[in-house]
Amino acid sequence: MFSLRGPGARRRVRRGEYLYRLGAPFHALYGIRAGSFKSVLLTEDGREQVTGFHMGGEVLGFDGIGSETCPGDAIALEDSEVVEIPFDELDALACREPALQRELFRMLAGEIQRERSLMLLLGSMRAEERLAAFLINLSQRFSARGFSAHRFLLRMTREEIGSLLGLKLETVSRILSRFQAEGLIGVRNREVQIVAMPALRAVIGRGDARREREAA
Amino acid sequence: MFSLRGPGARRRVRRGEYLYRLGAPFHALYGIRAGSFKSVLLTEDGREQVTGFHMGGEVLGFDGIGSETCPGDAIALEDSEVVEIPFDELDALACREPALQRELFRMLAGEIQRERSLMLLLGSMRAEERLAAFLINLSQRFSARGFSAHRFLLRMTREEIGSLLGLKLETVSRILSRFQAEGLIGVRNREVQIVAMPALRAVIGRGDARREREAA
DNA sequence: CGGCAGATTGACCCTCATCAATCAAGGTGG
DNA sequence: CCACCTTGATTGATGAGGGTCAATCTGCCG
Repeated sequence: MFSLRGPGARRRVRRGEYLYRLGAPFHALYGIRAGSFKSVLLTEDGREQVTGFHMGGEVLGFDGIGSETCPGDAIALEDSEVVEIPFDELDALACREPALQRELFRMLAGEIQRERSLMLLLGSMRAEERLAAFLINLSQRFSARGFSAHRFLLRMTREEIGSLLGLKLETVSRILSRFQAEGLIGVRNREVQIVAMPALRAVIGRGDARREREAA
Repeated sequence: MFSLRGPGARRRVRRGEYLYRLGAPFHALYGIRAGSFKSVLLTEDGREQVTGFHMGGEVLGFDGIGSETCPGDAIALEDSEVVEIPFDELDALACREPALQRELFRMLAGEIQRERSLMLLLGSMRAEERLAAFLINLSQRFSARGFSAHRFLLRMTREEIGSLLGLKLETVSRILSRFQAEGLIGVRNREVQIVAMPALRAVIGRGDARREREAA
C-alpha cells in the first residue's frame, strides 16, 4: 500500500501525545508504522466521543480531507510511529495516476462503510452485542496483521471502549466479566483471549426478543 | 454544482420504490432533482437501520464507491426525480480536472463528517436531545434550499425517524408531543413548526446531570 | 512504601422499550 | 356517498437494561 512505502517523513508519537488536534490546519494523512491511536470527536458543549481505534498498517486522517482544519483529535494509545503523507502531494499525484486516485476513493468509501457499521451498532444493538462485535472486529484486525486472533492486548481503557460503543465503563467491565463467566473469553486487565469464537458470534443477534420471534 | 447540471440521464422514482438495492452492481451517483429518499442499511441477521434522509439538491450513493455492489438500499419517500451520474465518467473526468477531483474528495469527506456527527448523536445523546438535533438539522437543510426553516413537512414516518435515531417509534411520538406541550414546536401528523428555536437548541446539553454539574 | 489510575462489583434508580388499546386519515369498492 | 380496511400516530401501563453513585481492589510507577 502506498502509505507504507511513501517517501513521507517519519514521526514518533509517545503514549498520550497528540498526532493532531481539533482545529489544527489539515495537511496530511498518516500511515501507522507501529503502535496505535484513537480518534476523538469533540463538540462545543463539552461532549466527546471516541470514533475509532487504529492500529499498525492503517491510515489515519481521512476525515480532514476537504476541510481547512482537522475535525477531531488523534491520540497515541502507546508509543507509536507514523509516516506523514502530505495531502497536497498525494492530491497532485492522484491526478496523474488514475490507479492512485481510485485507491484514494476506495479508502474514503471504506471509511464511510466502517462508520456505517458503527452506526448500526450504536443504533440497534444492546450492550452485550456491542461488546461481542467489538471483540470480533479487533480479533479480525489483529489476525489480518499477522497477530493472534485469539489472544491480544487491549491498548485502550474500559472508558475508551465504552465511549466508542456508547456505553459506560462500568457496563463494559461487567459484560466482559459476564462473557468470562460464560466461558466465551478470558480477560485479565488489558489481556484478552477469545475462548469460544462461534459462541461469541452467536451473541450478536440474541437478546432481542422481537427479532428472534420474527426470524422463527 | 456538477451533479445538478450534469448530462446524466433523468429518472423518476415513485414513492416507496427503490432507487437502488443492496447488492445491485454499483455504477452511478444520483443527484436529487426533486423529492426525497432514505438510505437503509441491512445486515445478514435481519437488522435494518435508516442511515440518512436525503432531499433535493443532495447527492446519493457515495458509499458504493470502490465496491462492486451497493452496500444498502435507497428508497423514495415521495415521488421523486434524480439525475444519474455514471461513476466511470466522473472518475475519468476527475483525472483531467483537478478541481472536480478535489470536489469529489470534499464530498466524500463531508459524508464521513456527517456520519460522525450521527455517531456522536447515537453514542452520547439521550432521546430528547436526539429529536431536537434531528429537527434542527432538518430545519437548516430546508432553509439552505430556500424553504421555510420554521415550518416544514416530514416526509418520513415516526418509525423511520426512530430508526435513524436509534429510538422506537413510540418514543419519537411521545417526545414530539412533549416538545409541543412545552411550547417548543407544533406538530400535527407530518407537519412541524418550530416555535422556539433557541429553546430547542437548549434541549441539547440539558438532561445529563453529570455533564451539567461539571459545566458549572 | 505510598499514591494513583484503572478495573471490578454492588445497590439503586431512571430512561426508554415493550405491550396494548385507541384514534385519525386515506383509499377502495359496493 | 358511506361502510370498511389499512397504515400511521398517540397515549398509557409496566418492566428491563443500563446509567449513576459508591466502595473496594489491583497493578504500576515514582
